[in-house]
Amino acid sequence: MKYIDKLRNSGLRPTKQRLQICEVLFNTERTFHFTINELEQKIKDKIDNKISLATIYNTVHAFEKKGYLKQIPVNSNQTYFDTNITDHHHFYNLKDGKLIDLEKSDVGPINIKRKIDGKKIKSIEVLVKLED
Amino acid sequence: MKYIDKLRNSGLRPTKQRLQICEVLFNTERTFHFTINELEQKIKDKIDNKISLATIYNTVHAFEKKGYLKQIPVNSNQTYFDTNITDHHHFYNLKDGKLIDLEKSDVGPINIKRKIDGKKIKSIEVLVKLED
DNA sequence: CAGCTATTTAGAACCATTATAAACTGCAGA
DNA sequence: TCTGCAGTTTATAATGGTTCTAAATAGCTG
Ligand SMILES: [Mn+2]
Ligand SMILES: [Mn+2]
Ligand SMILES: [Zn+2]
Ligand SMILES: [Zn+2]
Repeated sequence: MKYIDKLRNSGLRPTKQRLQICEVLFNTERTFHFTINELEQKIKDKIDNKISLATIYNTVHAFEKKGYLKQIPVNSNQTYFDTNITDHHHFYNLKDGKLIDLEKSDVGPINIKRKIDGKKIKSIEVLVKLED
Repeated sequence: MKYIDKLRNSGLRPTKQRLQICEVLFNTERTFHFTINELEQKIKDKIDNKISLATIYNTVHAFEKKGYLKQIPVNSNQTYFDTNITDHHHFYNLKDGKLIDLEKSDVGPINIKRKIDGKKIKSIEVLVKLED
């Protein structure tokens, strides 16, 4: 029930697979960051049937396009996603490749003084790399 | 001459290939951003002999490790590098995948209020995505 | 229920990057 | 200058995350 309307309202059919992925992604206490591999594992742990990797990719991209997920710019061979879609920034722990949210209040206002003709700012993302 | 000492002082042998790559990367009016593919093309255009792709990768990684190049965090299937190793930020033009430098003076000071125990901040990078 | 389209799926393909291992080369010491 | 060796280059293969393909399946509308 919970996610059926969300999906329908987005023009996405509420399939069994998408609903299960919604459970894993959104029915949580806290938001979290993930790679596709990590999500695949999480799905295996939480549900009994199998969801193909292609469907996981399809669904993540569909959700991203609808704004239910964000991609985070990091230097990694894997793509990082975020279920926290509010405006916020990140610590990136180089040691283990984990991301930590910096809430908006953790970072002073970002003031971009330069403008590019004919272009609009779509997002401003700060990545703070951490080492020991 | 110009780059022989730079390399030797870094513990890198000044080979013909490395010196030629230095010319392409550093003997320029302006700094620039590049992917490995773009660099490979630039090298082909500027020198007569062939440098293998493996050597280009090896050299770029060696130079990055020595701090002569920086990697820029973007969401792309290719890795972006920067010959501008000063502290600065970037516009990322989503339309064509090109980066534009934001000089330090173009961005107000970034104030990270939160600390992580036992971790030091290695870098702070701002990516401003641009759309039409 | 029928028909249509969206979705799922296994597997192949893609492609940037890294690994391999043999040939080559810069250089320190003789 | 010659020798020997570690460092480097190279062609090529392997890796691995991601995307593509096309056939099977499942929602949805009438
Ligand atoms: Mn994507
Ligand atoms: Mn690298
Ligand atoms: Zn986050
Ligand atoms: Zn730059």
